[in-house]
Amino acid sequence: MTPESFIAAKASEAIKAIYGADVEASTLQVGVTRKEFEGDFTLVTFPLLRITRQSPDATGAAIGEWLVANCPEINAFNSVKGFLNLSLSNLYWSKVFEAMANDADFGQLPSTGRRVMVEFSSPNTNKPLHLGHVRNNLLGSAVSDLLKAAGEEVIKTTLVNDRGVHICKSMYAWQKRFNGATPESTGKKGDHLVGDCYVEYAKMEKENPSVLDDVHRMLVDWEAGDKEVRDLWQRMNQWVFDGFDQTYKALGISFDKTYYEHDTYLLGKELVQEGLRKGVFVQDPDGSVWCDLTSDGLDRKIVQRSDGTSVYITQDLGTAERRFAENNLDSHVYVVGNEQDYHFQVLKLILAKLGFDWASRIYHLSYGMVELPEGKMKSREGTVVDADDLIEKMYEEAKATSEESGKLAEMSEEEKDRLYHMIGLGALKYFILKVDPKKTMLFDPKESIDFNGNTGPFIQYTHARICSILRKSGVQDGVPHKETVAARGLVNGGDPSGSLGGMKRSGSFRCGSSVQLSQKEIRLVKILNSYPQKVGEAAAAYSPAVIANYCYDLAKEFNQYYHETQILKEPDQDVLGMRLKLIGTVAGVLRKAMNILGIELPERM
RNA sequence: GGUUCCGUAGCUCAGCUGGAUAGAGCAACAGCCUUCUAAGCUGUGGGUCACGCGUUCGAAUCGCGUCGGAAUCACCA
Repeated sequence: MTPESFIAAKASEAIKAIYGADVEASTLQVGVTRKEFEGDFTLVTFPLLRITRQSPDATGAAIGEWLVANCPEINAFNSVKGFLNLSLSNLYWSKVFEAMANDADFGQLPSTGRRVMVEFSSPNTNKPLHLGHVRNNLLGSAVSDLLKAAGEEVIKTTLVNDRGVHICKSMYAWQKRFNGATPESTGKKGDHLVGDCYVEYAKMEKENPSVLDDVHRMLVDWEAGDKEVRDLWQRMNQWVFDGFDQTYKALGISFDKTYYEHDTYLLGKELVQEGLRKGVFVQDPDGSVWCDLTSDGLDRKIVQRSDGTSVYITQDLGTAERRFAENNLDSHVYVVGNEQDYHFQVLKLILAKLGFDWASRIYHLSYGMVELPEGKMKSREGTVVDADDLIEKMYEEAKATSEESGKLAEMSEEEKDRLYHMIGLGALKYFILKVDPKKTMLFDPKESIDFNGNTGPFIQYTHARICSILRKSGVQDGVPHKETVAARGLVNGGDPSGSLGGMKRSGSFRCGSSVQLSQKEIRLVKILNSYPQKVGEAAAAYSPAVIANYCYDLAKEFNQYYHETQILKEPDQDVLGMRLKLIGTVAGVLRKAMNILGIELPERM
């Protein structure tokens, strides 16, 4: 039960007792008290005036008095202009703190029993990944982990667009102009080499438009299964896959299931027939098949060409049907840019018309473009921000900043390398994920991604700082949370409280009765305690940005606490124990939350 | 032209299921390291929440309209 719902329930009782009226607790408005007022939570009394028939202040005073008299958890109140501010007791917060600090699964919401597939990345195999793909990949991966934290069973998937005219274009240019060049012979990453072919093809077509006919012939040969064409296709695709794997690995992205378009591009043809039988589709005299969506405010949409071949959406119809059936899905999330809003609107509509009840449980996570100061990225103008370059640049940036700070003297080269990667990637991921997915976001290549302020490194730094204090407190094993500790092979997986070695030496920790929390500590407990709610909110909105901003709020609050409290100087062992447990919990929640974003937190930096 | 999304400080972004005096970061300026990591903390300046009308006790938040920006409306994917 959240503090808000607790207060609402008590306030409901108060209203019943004082005014004899029944007010559903869930209809009461309880919010966090603004920091310029005294109190923890605020009940808005305006909506109650019709029942109480008193002024806002009198209403607030009456309810406040009743609550303080009848609820030991509520300490004090003040009523200001229709806002009843209530203070919860230290005992209440101590109990809340104790409960979450001892809960190893804190922040993991109970299972919903639902299975959801998340499709993201879905690259073309004719050019390397760029910043736009990076946003897609990071969002897809983070949303998957977010949904897991919210209790869903998640299957991460991607649909590789590995066939079609665009692929043939790269193949054609390679045959004509690359003299048998390979990633090995050129030392070039495979996806970049193939990308070069694609660029070269554009030039060729400009010089001589008739090359397009050759490319079309190549596509026909491919469809006919011509051995030579298929071999080349396979070979060049493999180069690209190897390149992608490297980039995915650097980004920390993985999939549970990979679909290839050459396997799925014929799917949906039966659905076209079925649609015709059901009268959902109509056939024009030239043989093309259409779905008339004009009565839904959209246009007519073609689902099969006059030559009998299928179009983009046909395959998506078939793939969706297959996926729901094969995986017994409850829902399906597609992480695809907002330029395809119309496509998904049409897709859902057609599936609904075909009678699939799951059509309404398809969710298009439509994210905004990443733009440069001068507008969209354009490959023709060479303004595309390459993913590999960017990752490399972030690494270098992290390295330079770390070396400047000079705090890593005793670290091995290998550890440093891992750390720079962690920080560089943390900065990049946070930069992208902290922005509301649906918004267009701006990236300025001239100004590198910041490491100060509301950034990934800021949160990583906060975590390293906490770890440093815990180390100095006598906690030998570093961080008192089993997942990280065990993952690093530092201890043999003992229970989380057991790894709090220092805690035992500093006396048994009893929250509540003996230890008084300071105002700052209560603020930290409040923010920590709201974490599960944030996970729920973020998942409902499919927005990792909610988690990112939560992490920032928590880290900032901790840093303020850190600066005004000498944690280790505390002589009272009970208070010291409480503080260590508190900051350990902060570190643990930061870790869980940032892991949802795919960001790791170092113990030193 | 139709549809959808967006417009908050100089810049990048929070806040949007209606609540009190709209918040951060960057940039600028002024402070804080013999004390647990200064990638930090504190302070100053900076706003017609694009504009108008409406709903409401109360609107950055909801509705309608206007202006500005983006995407999309292919027998491309």
